[in-house]
Amino acid sequence: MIIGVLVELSSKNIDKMFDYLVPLNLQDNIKIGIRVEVPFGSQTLEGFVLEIKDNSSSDFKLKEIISIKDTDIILNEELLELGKIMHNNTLATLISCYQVMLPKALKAKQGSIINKKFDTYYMVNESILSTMKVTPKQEEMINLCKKNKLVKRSELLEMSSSILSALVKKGILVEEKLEKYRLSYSKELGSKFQLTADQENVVEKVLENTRYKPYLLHGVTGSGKTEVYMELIEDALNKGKTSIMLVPEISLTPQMVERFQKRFGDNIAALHSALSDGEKYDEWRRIARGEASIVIGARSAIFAPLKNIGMIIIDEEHSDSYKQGDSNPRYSAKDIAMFRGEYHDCPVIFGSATPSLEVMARAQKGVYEYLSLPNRVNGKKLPLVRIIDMNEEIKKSKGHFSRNLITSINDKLEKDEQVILLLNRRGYASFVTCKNCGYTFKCPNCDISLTYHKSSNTMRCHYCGYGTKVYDTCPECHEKSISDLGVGTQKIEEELGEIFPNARILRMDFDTTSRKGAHEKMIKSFKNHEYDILLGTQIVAKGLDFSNVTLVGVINADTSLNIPDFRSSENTFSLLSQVAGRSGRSEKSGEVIIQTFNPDHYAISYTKMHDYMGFYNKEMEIRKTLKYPPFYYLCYIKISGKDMEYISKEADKIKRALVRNLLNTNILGPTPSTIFRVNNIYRFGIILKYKKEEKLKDVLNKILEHYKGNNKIRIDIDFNPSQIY
DNA sequence: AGCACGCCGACT
DNA sequence: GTCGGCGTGCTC
Repeated sequence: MIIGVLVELSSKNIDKMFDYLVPLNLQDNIKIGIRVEVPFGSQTLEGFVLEIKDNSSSDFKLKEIISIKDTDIILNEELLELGKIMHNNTLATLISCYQVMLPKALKAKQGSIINKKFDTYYMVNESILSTMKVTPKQEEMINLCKKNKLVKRSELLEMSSSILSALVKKGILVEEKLEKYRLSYSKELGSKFQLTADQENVVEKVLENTRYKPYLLHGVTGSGKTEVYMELIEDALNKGKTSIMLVPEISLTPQMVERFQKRFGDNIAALHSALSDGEKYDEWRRIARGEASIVIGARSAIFAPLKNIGMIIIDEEHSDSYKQGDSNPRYSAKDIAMFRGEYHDCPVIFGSATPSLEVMARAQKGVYEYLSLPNRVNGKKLPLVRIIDMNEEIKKSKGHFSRNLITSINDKLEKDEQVILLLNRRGYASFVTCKNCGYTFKCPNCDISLTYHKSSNTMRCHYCGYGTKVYDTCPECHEKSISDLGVGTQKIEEELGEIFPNARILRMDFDTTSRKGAHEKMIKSFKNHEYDILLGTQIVAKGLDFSNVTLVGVINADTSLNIPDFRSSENTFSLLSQVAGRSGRSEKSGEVIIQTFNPDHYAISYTKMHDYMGFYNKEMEIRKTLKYPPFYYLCYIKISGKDMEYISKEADKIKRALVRNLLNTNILGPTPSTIFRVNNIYRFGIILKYKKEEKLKDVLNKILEHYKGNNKIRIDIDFNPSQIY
């Protein structure tokens, strides 16, 4: 028996099949799609079995495989085929396409052990609790355990290891080893809602024919898209089929996951980014064994090993998180969704309040069927949006707060209603500068200003992680006039505290939510009205549903407009529309105040009018003129390396080769990337714009081929990039 | 990715 | 004469 093995290393040179002999005693357990351990040159590697055959076409003296790593198939037929298509479409190595589908524990990797990971949990031993004396600190931990029934060891260790061990010693906390996911969800009665006529219509249209077909579900904020999703998934479930629902970032949508769990109970597998590698492995296995029929998760959940899929839903379709752009394979989960929808012959639903131009354009052409939910379920109108021109107002405002915004916040506080404030930090960070000479601190490794972190009084580079203490003396002019410019949520929080001394303010940003579960707790406490004002960055814009929020304020609408990217208007419009949609979701009407220095910009004026189609038409004109998507396809070629001279020369050569071979393509560049140097690696970019270019992949493949094994230069190719750096 | 092979510069 | 620089090529 001979098998073709694809080994773990992601290098273009070895991204092909290598043949091995299988010793007699292992032959019974060989299957296509499992991992084996093989000798490779001087090393031992893992790889996937992709072929089983009787003889080899090569003249090599074949080696024998060392061992078999799996009993169950990891890459089934569908995933094997999907990997080949991704390899073809992204030009990434085949092995990287397979690896990206799998949880870490199942990737082919040297030295990886499939640890059945036992997590240790603790529960309170109620029977002896009353007889024991405990300290206040110990009581705190006991209460936490009581509240959550089972608490993970890691969480308690974070509180205090000494208290944990004291309580274990006393026998108050008892250890519980759980082999896997036992935190079971129970269904609740009455969690099914009565659908509105609009919702009913949409559901009926999709269920008319549940064969493969892509849909755009365009529903305004608060129109109840989630109920529609649940109804569609339930239908699939009733037919004995499975479903996938993608959400932009699952840790940001605990409310939605909760609603699904209430309705579907243990049928749900939620692929959190917060799960440990062991837990992800367990969930993957549970899905593969058919023990969960509904998978909810972020981008990579689109690869969930479900069989018999009956419904695929991509919520917040416009989110750029569905495109992996930072590493190979640079794939779009939306493309994968279409492949799987076709493979399983089931509907694929793209849902959004502000659809991406690409998806709306396809809906307009009839490539996707257009479905709409034009009204809010509460029967209310969309919130009234006021635009504040900060050009004049800034002289009269208090800090970053216009008089209008202050008045409105006061009004809501008096009525005991809640406020969400968005600090738009996209393309924006606070930096440290000298007020005397204008010197700005920059990273020594990257062409980027250092970001100020107040809590540790340090400056950090967000690209390479370089950090240093803040000096009080300027290294240029030696004056003591260093200050931090730009606005962080911390600074805004301080201002808020001064203007509204009695308001309870909750700040939510990366600093405050990085701890596991912190985000969820914050959302709960804000919902319980333990706070009056929720201040945060982009994360407050997404999917949150608070019935008592009647005012949304945007402190600075402009920063995301200034990003040098052709999608900056679209991103700004969708961010503002999304965050505006957080206001007035229940009985009380909502209000939105947007502060801006560009009150006449169309991304802002169409937000004011809640006019998606107006924005769409205007932006489409611009895209057409400038030859951008959806009228043209884009391909971004990133050329990077340490030796700037060399890279620059090679980039020119690549450009010339492209010009010679691609006659139907606009070729721009090479230009130094927006951030030219990261970690002392220089980067150039070439942008291709084309409608139809049959030779494109061949030509690009030849270029990759030419530079393979050359470690002075790195070439990354990104089709349909979500941003152009 | 490793690792060997190989072809040129400065040293015990 | 030899140690060692890293360019090139191979791994079933």
